[in-house]
Amino acid sequence: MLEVQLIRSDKDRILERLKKRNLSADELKLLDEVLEADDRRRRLQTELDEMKAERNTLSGQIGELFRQGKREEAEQLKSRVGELKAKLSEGEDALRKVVDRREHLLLQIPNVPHESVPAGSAESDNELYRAWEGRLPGLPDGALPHWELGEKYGILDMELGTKLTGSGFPVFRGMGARLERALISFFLDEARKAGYEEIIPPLLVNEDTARATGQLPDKEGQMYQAERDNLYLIPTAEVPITNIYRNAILDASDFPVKLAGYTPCFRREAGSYGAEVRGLNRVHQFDKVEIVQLVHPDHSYEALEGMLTHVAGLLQQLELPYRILRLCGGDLGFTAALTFDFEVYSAAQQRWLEVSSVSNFETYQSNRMKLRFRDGKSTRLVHTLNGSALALARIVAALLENNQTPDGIVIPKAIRHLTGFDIIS
RNA sequence: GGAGGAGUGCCAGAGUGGUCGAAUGGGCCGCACUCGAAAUGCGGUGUACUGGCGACGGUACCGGGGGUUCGAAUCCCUCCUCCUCCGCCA
Repeated sequence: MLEVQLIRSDKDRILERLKKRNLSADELKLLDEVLEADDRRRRLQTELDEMKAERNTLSGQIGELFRQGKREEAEQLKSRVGELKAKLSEGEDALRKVVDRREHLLLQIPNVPHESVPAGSAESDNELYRAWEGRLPGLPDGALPHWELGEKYGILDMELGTKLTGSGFPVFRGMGARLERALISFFLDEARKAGYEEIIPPLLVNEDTARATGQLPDKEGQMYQAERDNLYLIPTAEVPITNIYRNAILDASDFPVKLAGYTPCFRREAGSYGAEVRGLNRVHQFDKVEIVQLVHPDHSYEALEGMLTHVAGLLQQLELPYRILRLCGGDLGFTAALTFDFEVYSAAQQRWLEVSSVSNFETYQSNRMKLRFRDGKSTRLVHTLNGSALALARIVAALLENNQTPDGIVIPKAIRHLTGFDIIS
């Protein structure tokens, strides 16, 4: 959620930046509507506060009069307070309405893109931030896509998942399951080495939690809901992990807070069918290690750089060809100010697969979350960041495809100590 | 799931209708004493919204929400959480 003070003080710049998101004229008008609602809110607030102050004074006097036994005078004052109360409850209704309206409007405004975000409306407008310098792996004729490799080696069974649950729920077996587990361990080990505290959070979250990181109301349709208990299955560990610090005031000395967590992620994503989403390309459940940082606003872009370096290091160790994109305004998530996507080349499909998204949310999440830090005598909102490090499903897809040989699938050296085998055959 | 008890500031803990944003103790910060430290003494120590250039004010918050009352931390309703006992259980 944008900070209203910023809209008030810096509207033109915000407007300019929001245009990169290709917002409609109506959407851009939201800024003015928010300011209008906020002005009204403040006026009402002041009026109400004054009435309440008067009521409080009168009530004090009434008490005093009763103590002195001056009943009649007290009764007179009571009737005055009675009038006041009628006006007060009217005003309170009005205030509630305008507060709700302000909130409602604010929730519809996406984060302000960072100055470096390119304008654009689609994926094709994303900026190639770091291209892959090396040669892309070519595969011999007869190379298989990962879903066929999975079947061939008995390590990944999509149909079984369909039987057990529905389409898009992969089942890993044998060496496939062990590979999955090894990758999770590898990513967690690397995160720890990079100074992240490991977290195992709940996989179900309540409404407040889902709202604070922006899944509600923006992406309600993306989450599976346990309706009976009003809980949501997490679409990413970002949700519970960032919310650890919801409604908190950090000390400046706490910075940077670095957290990492492995969780399965659940996404409804009413997807299409076809080659684009076959196998592990897009699934309803996948494993992911997420890294989260809470930092001082002055250092959030350094932190973002650091996260990019971390993710790049993982991909290098796995010997996967990757490139980094800077998302354009149109592709940028609702809550992010700047996002870099990592894509890995999947040789048999001959396409790039998104395996990580690293974002700085600046104060957008912390404002919703009331996550602040002590800055001298006052408090300020923290900057929050997160990134996948990494999302497993597509990494496995790329590993299977890129590393296939006539003898089997070769495991990257960096994780052999964790898999316990060098090749899947 | 059943029965009972409890939720107050950074922590412990008092407060059962008015003068309570809240005693007291601890912690923390500042000052004094000291060569320095400990001990001691004195002072300070919440958040949000809001008015004001500022000095300084106002309002709200004692688990969440609602109600009674001129007035609620205190009474009522409801939800949540925790504790104890019973049941069930990996």
